[in-house]
Amino acid sequence: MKKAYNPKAIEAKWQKEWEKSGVYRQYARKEKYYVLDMFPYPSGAGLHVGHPRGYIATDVVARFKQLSGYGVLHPMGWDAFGLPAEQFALKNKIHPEVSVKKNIATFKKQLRNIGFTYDWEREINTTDPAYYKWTQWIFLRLWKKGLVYESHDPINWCPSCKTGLANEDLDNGRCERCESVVEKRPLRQWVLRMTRYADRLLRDLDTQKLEWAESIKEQQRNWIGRSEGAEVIFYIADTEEEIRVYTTRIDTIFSGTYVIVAPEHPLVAKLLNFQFPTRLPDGQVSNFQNKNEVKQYIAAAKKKTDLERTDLNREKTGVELKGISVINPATMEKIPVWVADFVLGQYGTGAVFADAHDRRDFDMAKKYGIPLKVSIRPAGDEGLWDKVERLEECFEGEGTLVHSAQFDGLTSAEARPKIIDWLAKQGLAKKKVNYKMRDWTFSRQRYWGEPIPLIHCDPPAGGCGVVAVLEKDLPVKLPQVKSYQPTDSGESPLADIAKWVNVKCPKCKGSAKRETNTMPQWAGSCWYYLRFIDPQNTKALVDRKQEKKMMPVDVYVGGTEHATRHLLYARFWHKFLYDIKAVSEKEPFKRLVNQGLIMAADGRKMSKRWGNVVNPDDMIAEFGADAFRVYEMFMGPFTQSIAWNTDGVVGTRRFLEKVWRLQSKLITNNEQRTKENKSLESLLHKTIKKVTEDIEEFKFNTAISAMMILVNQLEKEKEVSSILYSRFLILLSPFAPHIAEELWRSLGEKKSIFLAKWPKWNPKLLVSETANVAVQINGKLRAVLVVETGSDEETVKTMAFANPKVMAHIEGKEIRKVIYVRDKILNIVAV
RNA sequence: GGGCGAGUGGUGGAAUGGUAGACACGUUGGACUCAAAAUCCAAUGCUGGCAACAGCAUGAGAGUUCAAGUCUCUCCUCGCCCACCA
Repeated sequence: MKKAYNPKAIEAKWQKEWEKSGVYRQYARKEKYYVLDMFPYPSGAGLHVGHPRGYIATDVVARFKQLSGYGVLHPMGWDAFGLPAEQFALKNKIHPEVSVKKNIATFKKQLRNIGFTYDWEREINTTDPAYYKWTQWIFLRLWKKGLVYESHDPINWCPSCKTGLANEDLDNGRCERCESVVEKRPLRQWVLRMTRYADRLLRDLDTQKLEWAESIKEQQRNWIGRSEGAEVIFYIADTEEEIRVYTTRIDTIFSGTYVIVAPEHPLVAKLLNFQFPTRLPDGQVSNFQNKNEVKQYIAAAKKKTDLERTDLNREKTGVELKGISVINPATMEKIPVWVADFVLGQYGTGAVFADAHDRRDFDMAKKYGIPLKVSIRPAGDEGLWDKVERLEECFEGEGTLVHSAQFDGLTSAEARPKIIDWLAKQGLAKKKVNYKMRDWTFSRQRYWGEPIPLIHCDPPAGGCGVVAVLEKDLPVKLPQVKSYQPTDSGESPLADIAKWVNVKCPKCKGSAKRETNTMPQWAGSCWYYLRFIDPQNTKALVDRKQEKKMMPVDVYVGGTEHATRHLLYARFWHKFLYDIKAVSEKEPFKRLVNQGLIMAADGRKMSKRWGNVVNPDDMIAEFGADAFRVYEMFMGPFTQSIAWNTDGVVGTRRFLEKVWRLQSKLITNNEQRTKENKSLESLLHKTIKKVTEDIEEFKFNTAISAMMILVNQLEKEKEVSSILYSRFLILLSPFAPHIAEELWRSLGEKKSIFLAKWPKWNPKLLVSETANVAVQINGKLRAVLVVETGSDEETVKTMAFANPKVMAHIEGKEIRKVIYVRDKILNIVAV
């Protein structure tokens, strides 16, 4: 009898051996396969059992692809810049650099225990100057192409994190990290012109045939938020001033009875500042009557947070600009102008025209007694039209135009292009595409990030302005500081370090100052997948030849939480790199798979706070890494959220024990014997097919259940041929690599199982000799017949009618119809 | 309000329109053992019945079909994402 299964001993042994021999580094192979995890932020808490789910899946795929003959790139690294690392460091009074190093060591040790194929020679760390040199390099290229600009517009400011945030960092008006309500704060900041790529980011989701979950693509589409409409000019009566309005419903223009502008709209400020050129014959400068009221309203709106302003349940408020009117370009009527804070300054033109066909406009008009008109008649439903016409109900849908001059009778869709054309000819409107997506607010007023490689040369006498750091001077390293506490002033803590801040201007050599803002957390992860291909390169961010060979990433695995940030930012940068010919593909990630979250046994998220965290180290100590891996893949569909259940690991450990015990049934290599047992041979081939196809589709749970079925059968056999057993071990090896390698070697194999060839199934052997045909009478199962595979209808019918159970159910009935599906079912319709 | 998913035993979950509940956990009974653990064998959707068997069953209701967890429609519930975007 062989010795008992002892995962502890064999797992450590093989992990060492694999790493020493570099068995996974088969990069010379002709066909490549790049399988990538979303690299983690190394938190101080270490891994819980939820984290490795995705890593185990990519490891299964990586091993499977290597066995299938590919040269597999499967790297790992650390995304260690950003607020979480800094806050952890602040709280624990350790410099981020030190704590990050320590956390990485913990993570790495934990990951190693699970037995991954990661090529640690390619490990990267976004906080390493040798890495962020290239993050800064890309920034400079963006700068040179005019895709970086300085802005002083109010931005989202988190009072607790003390930094500006991008739109993508907000969750319902709150800071995504600390849940503080975000304020608007005017702050100097650097912004990336991501909107210039909006259209390509949208289109390439489809044109580049990305194999991503439809839900993620849809989230990106919604985020980009493209809409087609028109920009329409409303002249301010008796002046040459105009208000531009964006609309997707120009078919309703004839019912536009007022215009609403956002409190931030520059024109309002202009009107308030007496810069209102009129041409009134009596020489009056302005007829704006209620300036104070308007000023108060705007001041109040500014105080509100976005959370308050966008509260849907809030009643609409607004103030009329009394004495000001604009001209509806379609009707040429004078209509009033209102300011209301539900109109957003940043979207479209910051102004809209209002009518009875929009719920918000309708409600506001009713509240303030503003006149309304209708111009769209809903199809059918006379009762509805009655109410709409009497302004009792708001109709927001499309319909037929009425009270719209020459456009009467057209449908909304027909009317839109015609109205735009008509107005365009008079210079009053043009087609316009709008996006919800904003440019990317790229500066953070914090310490722990990549320094932005710009220099301000503006001495009182006048200087060069903002100047880029020379490429040869990269990286701009983060200086060592004593205090990296964020400030309330909107200044980065870096601003206090005179030694670092004061530099010579690269252009005029005069004294200048460094930019002290740092890049956001997401910068480093925008291109890391490229660096893995060529991590030591000092001449370029990646060697073009190698990039061409390895890209795109064939399969990318990670959580859905990155749908509109990392995945959008990375695609944006990648497209830019494509434009400057630094990479050869338009899209970086060909296939994207999102793992479901692993929840705690109590159904909540695993968190220290709830005390429900399960540590993988404990699971491995108790059950072994292989049982742990197999359980994580077996517990449920990969993309679905699921609660952890330690009892389940018992089951996969038992399965591996069974596999181990099969050794006692082994008979020496005897192909003949294997072939004699036809049903077993057939089962093996079915298993090969199932496991192969399921791994490709990330259906690991059913792949494992297929292997369990095979093992349960093998257990029943008196003897098991070692040929069959060794093939099974290859199937098992991606999931449970250590035990598979151990058993493989004990068969006398000299080379690693991971240098073996993945078995192929023979379609001829999939067919068993007999088939079970279910006999239904009126759709109800009454008997199951065992027939020779491929039997014809007559044979099966004869057998069925001879069956006593069948006879009992059709006795005295008329047979109306018989349906036969070969080797599957015979349905008798009898009345 | 909009979009995307999902509702199947005690539990996690299987099921190209063709035997619903594979595989696993748990539970119950048995074998082995002085005993326990481990292991093995058997049973395990619900209802009735000693049993053979019958009936009912995939969130609810209708429809298509010889046949529906699967397709169509209506509704309910839950989850996730977005949301005053004009």
